[in-house]
Amino acid sequence: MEEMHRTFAALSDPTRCAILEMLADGEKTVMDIAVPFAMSQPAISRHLKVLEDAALITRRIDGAKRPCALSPAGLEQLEQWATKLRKSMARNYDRLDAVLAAMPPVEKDTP
Amino acid sequence: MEEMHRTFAALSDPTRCAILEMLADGEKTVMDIAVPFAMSQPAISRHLKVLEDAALITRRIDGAKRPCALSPAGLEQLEQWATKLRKSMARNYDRLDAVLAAMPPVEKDTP
DNA sequence: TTGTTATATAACATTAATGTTAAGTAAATC
DNA sequence: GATTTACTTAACATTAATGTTATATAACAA
Repeated sequence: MEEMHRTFAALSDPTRCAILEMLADGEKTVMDIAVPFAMSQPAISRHLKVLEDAALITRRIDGAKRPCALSPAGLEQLEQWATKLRKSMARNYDRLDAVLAAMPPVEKDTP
Repeated sequence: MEEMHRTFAALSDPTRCAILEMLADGEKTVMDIAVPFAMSQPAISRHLKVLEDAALITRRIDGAKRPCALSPAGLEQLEQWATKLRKSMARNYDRLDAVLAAMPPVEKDTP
């Protein structure tokens, strides 16, 4: 979990987040992806490269086309990282509850 | 899920990721956090502000100290976003499987 | 009250990210 | 085989992020 920030960096751009959400519908070519954005196609190509490097999408070759699809790798890593931290947090609350429960009733009950 | 990239931007820096992982152990003051990093205290203060704005940490006031702790809000949002995409992806595979299963056996079985 | 500790804010330099256009390659179509 | 389509790569300008030091504020300790 030491390189997590690379994955997050890939997701830190609104265009790239939107691309991933488009791909939730299934595979799309570079042009399919580019059209809805007010941005040149080379710009989209570079966003796709960033997403691919972060293992968030995969690209296959189909003639002159390069269809893109979501990749499980990056997404699972992301989910696990968030889950891990959220659970640590919960454990801390439990520990705090235990400490409070162990305190003398006077401290605990007086309003 | 339209502002997700703000959360990701907050996590796109290695120092900020490391800070969150430190906070998994529980609440820490600004100085507690700053010491292990080869970086000035003002730099850490600004990282903390970014994390707070993204609802990834909370800060309370304790005299001159400002203890920081993980906040569930951002982390849950993160987890849910990743889960949503991963599930869409799985649904797409299922749909593809259905299409393949509906194909004539000749296409499916011939090696 | 005076000094010290804990933190925030401001001003600034450096670096990296994002977009643009122009040019390059390789497959598809006429 | 010439043109068009699909995409990548390169060169460049602009903007934003990150760090630094200096300075401000507020609580604490002597």
